Amino acid sequence: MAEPLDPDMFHPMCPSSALPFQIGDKWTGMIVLCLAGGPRRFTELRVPLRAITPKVLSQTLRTMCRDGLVTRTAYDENPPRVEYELTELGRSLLVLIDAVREWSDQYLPAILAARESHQV
Amino acid sequence: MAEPLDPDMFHPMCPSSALPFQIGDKWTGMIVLCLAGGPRRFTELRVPLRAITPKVLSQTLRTMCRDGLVTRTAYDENPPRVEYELTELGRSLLVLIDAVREWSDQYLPAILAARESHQV
DNA sequence: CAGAATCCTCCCGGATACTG
DNA sequence: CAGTATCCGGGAGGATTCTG
Repeated sequence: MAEPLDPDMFHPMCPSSALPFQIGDKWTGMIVLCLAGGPRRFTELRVPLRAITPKVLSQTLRTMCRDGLVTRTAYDENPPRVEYELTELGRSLLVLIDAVREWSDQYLPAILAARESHQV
Repeated sequence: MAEPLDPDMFHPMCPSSALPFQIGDKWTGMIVLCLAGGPRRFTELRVPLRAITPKVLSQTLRTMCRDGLVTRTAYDENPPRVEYELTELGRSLLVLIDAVREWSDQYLPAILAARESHQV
């Protein structure tokens, strides 16, 4: 799992914010997707998640640890290296994320259209 | 669809708030479930949704209207009668809600256990 | 009955700066 | 590199009161 994450894996113009679904907090779903291919380091995650600040990333990861969605492994090296990896529980979210994706392929356009054609 | 909604259909002790999923805003998912059996009136919805204030309920319903999830029908009677009903789009959410429920049957206990056994 | 009008509070998430 | 420490603003949502 050495290939770097695509910096553009989350397109800023993606209307996913219109989705009537949310996975955990604001960033949790994207982090799960980032970790889908294997363990990643803190800074690796910051690449596709451009807008996230270190505070919020570490915060979110800690919550995910607490809930048993990811594990944190710190290697005693210099410079320090820490890896985050999905647990079995965390991986189980991927199925649901896929379901949401399928739903959005089918219906998200309808939501956007409804908003468009809505008389204020 | 005349049977009244079960006032306890949402148990206050249900740990669903620990779920890493949310359907729309805080109340959207529950409203969808309330409307699953057919159209309902404003006050009918307030029964199972005890804690919701009229402002927030009407706000949420308006958003759901705007997004094409529900329709609002006002009958010109006295006293006034208004009915909310799921659209086809809204009904499509039920599938996903079911998926989330299945997931939570399987995995929610694991999240709760992880939280329990977490060293602060 | 079905809301609208106000006011208010909490807290999530961001900005910025610093450190072992 | 992998975070922590502060400070801060906005917006969701609740409390309360009033109305066609």
